[in-house]
Amino acid sequence: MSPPKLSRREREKLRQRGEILEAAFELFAEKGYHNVCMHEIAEKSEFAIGTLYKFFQNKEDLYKALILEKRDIFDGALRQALKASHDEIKQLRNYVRKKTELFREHIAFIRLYLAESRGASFNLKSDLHDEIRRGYRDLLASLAGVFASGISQGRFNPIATPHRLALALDSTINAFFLFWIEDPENYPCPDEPDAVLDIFFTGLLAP
Amino acid sequence: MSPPKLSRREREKLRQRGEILEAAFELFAEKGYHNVCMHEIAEKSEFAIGTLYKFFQNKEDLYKALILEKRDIFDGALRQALKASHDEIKQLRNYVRKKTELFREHIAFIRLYLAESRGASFNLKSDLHDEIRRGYRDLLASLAGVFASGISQGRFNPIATPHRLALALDSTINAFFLFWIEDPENYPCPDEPDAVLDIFFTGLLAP
DNA sequence: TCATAATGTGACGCATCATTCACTTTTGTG
DNA sequence: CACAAAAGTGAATGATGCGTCACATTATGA
Repeated sequence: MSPPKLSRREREKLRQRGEILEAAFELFAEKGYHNVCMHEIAEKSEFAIGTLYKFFQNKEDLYKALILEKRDIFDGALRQALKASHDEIKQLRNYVRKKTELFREHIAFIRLYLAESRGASFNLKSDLHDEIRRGYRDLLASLAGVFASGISQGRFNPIATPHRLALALDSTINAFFLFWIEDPENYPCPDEPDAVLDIFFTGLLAP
Repeated sequence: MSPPKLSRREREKLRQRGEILEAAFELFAEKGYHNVCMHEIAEKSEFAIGTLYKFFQNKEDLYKALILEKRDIFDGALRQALKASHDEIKQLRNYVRKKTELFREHIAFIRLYLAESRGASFNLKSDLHDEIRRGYRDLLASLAGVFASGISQGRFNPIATPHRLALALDSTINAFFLFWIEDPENYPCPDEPDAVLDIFFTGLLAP
């Protein structure tokens, strides 16, 4: 998109910013927003507290940047997965497969992100929660598009609105993975996309 | 269960305790654990701060009592719904209907409860999160029992393990209602149990 | 080499808030 | 009524932690 016309100094600052975010991420992921203080982030990132405030207006700002920047990457990957085919069933498989991959490789972030996006999040008074919800709705709308297309083409039975189908699928995936994350022994990871998708493809009562 | 052999005084104390919990609940539901101070709870419940500590060891204890006692009531209602029939399909309908009713009538608590049970909750260091998860697993196991029974009787197709079916259904209900709570205009409340259940009964690809 | 700017520092000020406890008020009883 | 026990009170305490700013260090370039 934007040409990386950055001076050495600017690149250096960006790198430092990333290091702060990474250190902060590890702490937040382990203990949650309210149980991490700026002193700890300073310590872990090996900067002074004052320096943190050269990069971020305040603690909340730092946290927001952290969540939203990672969210954007994940979001992009999932949208990409949907675009990688024109066959609705393959689109769904790609989506589930990519989501599986992201969950497996970024457990800590997923936990933090879901804590922020599900239910009411009272961590911050800011608009982070709204921003996350907006993004999630957009993504769901893309997923709903797949169902809408499949239904209008007659490939899918119209058992619910596309939006509800998208919501049902996505929340089911999330639930499966949250259980897996919390207790992998008893709740194995559904590696194959069809482990989730079959629930929606084949009906409980279908003959 | 236990005979209510309580003196006038004891009943009075129990009532007061309930009033404190109710005042605290309204505050927590609006602002979250970390954004409510004991001073506010005292003010709203019209007791002195010191008095709160006659009823609860500390703030965390108060919060735990609040969440768990309400949770128990809801849990009981849902278990009851499952027991009200021996026909698996009716059991599922009863479950979904009762859950709809609870969501509709206790939006504020549901938000608080889901914030506590989903993803990682870092509000408290205590074992509240574990306790909630344990309870949720038990409830899911009961729901899974319905699917297990339906499958072994040949009434349901074995499209996934009973536990996964239970998880898929329950998380889908939760997701539908969370969207409804956040934006009732665009995401109407699925009043009819079959609005959710049809997704699982009828397959997308069934002939 | 030296002056100036840019960058980095962390002790401290200030606010918040959970919890305590010495005291006051109310209640129950002889 | 008198008086002891129980209930209720809220100012004071101490701990925590965000964010500031006067100063120190490093980079730049003349």
